[in-house]
Amino acid sequence: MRMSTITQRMNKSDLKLIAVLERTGGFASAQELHQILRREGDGIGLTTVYRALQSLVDDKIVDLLRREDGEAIYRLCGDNHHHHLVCKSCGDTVEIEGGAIEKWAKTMAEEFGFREVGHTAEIFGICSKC
Amino acid sequence: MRMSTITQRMNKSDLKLIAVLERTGGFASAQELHQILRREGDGIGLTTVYRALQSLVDDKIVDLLRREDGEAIYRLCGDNHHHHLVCKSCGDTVEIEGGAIEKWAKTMAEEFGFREVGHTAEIFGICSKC
DNA sequence: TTGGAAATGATAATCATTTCCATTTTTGTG
DNA sequence: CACAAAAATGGAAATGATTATCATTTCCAA
Ligand SMILES: [Zn+2]
Ligand SMILES: [Zn+2]
Ligand SMILES: [Zn+2]
Ligand SMILES: [Zn+2]
Repeated sequence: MRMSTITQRMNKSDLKLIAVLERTGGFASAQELHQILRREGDGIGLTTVYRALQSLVDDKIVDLLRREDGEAIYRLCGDNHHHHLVCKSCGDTVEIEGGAIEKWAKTMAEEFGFREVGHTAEIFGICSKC
Repeated sequence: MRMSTITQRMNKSDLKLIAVLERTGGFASAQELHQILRREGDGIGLTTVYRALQSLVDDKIVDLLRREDGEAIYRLCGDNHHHHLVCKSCGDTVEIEGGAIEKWAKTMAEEFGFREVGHTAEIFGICSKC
């Protein structure tokens, strides 16, 4: 029996990162992931975290997106993704479904011949408490 | 006759940046815009370029997007609200309608009691040429 | 004219990400 | 096991965009 191409490429650090991403769910930056691992007693280096994330992105095992400030954030591919409704005043955040968005993104991408498509969508306003 | 609120806020640097963006068309980074102005003999400082772009973004006169590597890029806003379909590889951008998004944002905001609502939505992928 | 507010820009500080490179770990082979 | 080659690792320094400081200059209304 042979291991898959992907599994062959996986090393210890890759697996650690996947584990953290599974555990935390959602998005996290390289710096955050590094801190989490450190807090848990793992002495992994920041360089290695960046390297592992890069290779996981190359292998399409994790998605890479950008925060509003440009910082890279990562999440496991196939995580059920959601969108956010954020209060501009108090910062409260509600996770919401984006059914309509998913369809819209797909349709638009097809219409213009794009592939390997991803999307971002956030709603912001003032919540009822503020 | 009164000037508009926006025009009142405009200063010399803002106008310079708008002019360059009009002339060049499409997206450009702060650094690139600064270089262009310098090349044309304008001694404007990088700090001022960043400041002007920031205020233009605040006033919704320019759009701010991100290159694949996270660098901020700017472009003059069309007058009507729209969204973007961006190629991760070559940076080509298509302006698209967001009918479904507009409705979705409105619905969600109502459902959770948010007011003064805005939203962002971008689609990214690989274009047919790449 | 003049005093204060706004604008400017050089410089230094920040901060994420990359590059370098020396050291450690793993792996394959006899 | 022994041992060399290859792969992985991580600290330190380099990079590069963006932001914060702050002294100086320009505006402008009174
Ligand atoms: Zn709130
Ligand atoms: Zn979605
Ligand atoms: Zn393209
Ligand atoms: Zn919209």
